[in-house]
Amino acid sequence: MRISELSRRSGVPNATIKYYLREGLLPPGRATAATQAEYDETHLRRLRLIRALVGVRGLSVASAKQVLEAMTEHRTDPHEVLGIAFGIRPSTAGATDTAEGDGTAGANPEAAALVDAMGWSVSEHNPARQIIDRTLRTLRSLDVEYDWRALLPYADLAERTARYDLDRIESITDPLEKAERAVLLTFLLEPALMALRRLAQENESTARHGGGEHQQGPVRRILP
Amino acid sequence: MRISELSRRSGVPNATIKYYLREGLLPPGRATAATQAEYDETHLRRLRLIRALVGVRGLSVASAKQVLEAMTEHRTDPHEVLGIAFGIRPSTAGATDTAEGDGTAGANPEAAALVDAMGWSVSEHNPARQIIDRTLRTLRSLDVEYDWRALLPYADLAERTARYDLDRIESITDPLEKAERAVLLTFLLEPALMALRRLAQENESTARHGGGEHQQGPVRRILP
DNA sequence: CAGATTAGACAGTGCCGCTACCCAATTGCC
DNA sequence: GGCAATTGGGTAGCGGCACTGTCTAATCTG
Repeated sequence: MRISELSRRSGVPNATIKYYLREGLLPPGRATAATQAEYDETHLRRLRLIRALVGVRGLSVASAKQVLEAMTEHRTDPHEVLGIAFGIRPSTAGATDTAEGDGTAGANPEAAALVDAMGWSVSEHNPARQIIDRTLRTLRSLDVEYDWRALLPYADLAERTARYDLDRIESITDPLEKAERAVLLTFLLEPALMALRRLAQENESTARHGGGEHQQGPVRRILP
Repeated sequence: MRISELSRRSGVPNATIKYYLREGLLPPGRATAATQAEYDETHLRRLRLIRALVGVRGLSVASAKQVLEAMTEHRTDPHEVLGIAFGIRPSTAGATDTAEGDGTAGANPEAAALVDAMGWSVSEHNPARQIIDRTLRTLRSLDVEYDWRALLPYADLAERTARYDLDRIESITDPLEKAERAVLLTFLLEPALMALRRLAQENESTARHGGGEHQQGPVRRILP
């Protein structure tokens, strides 16, 4: 199909598709002539994925590009995909961010302590470490007593979360599809998981300091 | 103190403080004359909070304003604070967002089913419901079979997370401080929790399809 | 061969989070 | 009391980002 049909089928404006092509988010079509290129279903799929990451999840175009690159390059081992390419935050990069050089590894003692305590096997370079250390530092700068030990319960829950995540994709055999699913479940689920947390917070809060109108207690689920 | 000292002590440029004042993020100081106002420690604290929400967490200025308003107005019942003021996403609001009118309530059947199944008591108006429904719809549009039932395990984990969250603030007596702590732990912790999930994913993935270099298994923690 | 379509490039737009500048009022200091 | 420095308040501008509109030359379609 040509670009117009791609646009029509995806609902993404022509000009925007060209923009994604320029930015390298969408791989170029097979050029049939100087002013003609042919796109296929994979492009359509990729385009929908881009829109989900950028529009729904709110990733910046640059971040989405990293994710997609990781996804297609490391399609062989999807766990590379999961752990890769993040410092990623919503567009506006923080000012104090570029600081502390590329000595990215090693310089996150609290994350390291946490990973160690959990017995996790995780790359030194996983940028999630930075996020953890920075968050803890920020909290303390606001007079909240908080260190990596306070995160241990959350880490335990994260571990179980990760198990569900992995369960969901292990049945997929096609490696590319597997990588894509991993990306989708990791990123698109994030807002939903945070939303669940907020719902649970409201519920728990109501339960504790009686917002007390109506009691409830029907279908409780128990997990293995 | 006057604005310059506030600037010096917080590290936030003078002009930016004025900007926050204009946007209503920071309450005005006590005016002592036409061109003079007096700020105190609460302003400094608020300013640091703003920077954390906007700079570290990545909230838009408008979103941060909502959060801060909810925090100061509903300071009496912090569970109002927790459940309030969100559709909040990182700046760029999605195009398809404003759709489906203000019939915000009721129109999120999957979130409702989930809340019901969990036996939660949560306001119909909690915007987290929308996020959940939208996420599920997006996933399905990408050919991922996923409905609210798939979220049940996550909901259970969210419930436990919420319990830890509430444990952390219930000891605080001063209501304003309590509300502030709730905001901090809800919002600032979000990136860290997602980071933990990514670390756990990498670990779990390594464990399953042996990234197999070095085995480990030291200090495992067990939760109550 | 006429009319429509396309790839590719580039300038322009709107929004956002600042930031720089200006002005008149006020202050601290002598 | 005089004067430089500071302040509050307002307005305009800036840089980055995610598009969007337009132009051109080549190509396809009928």
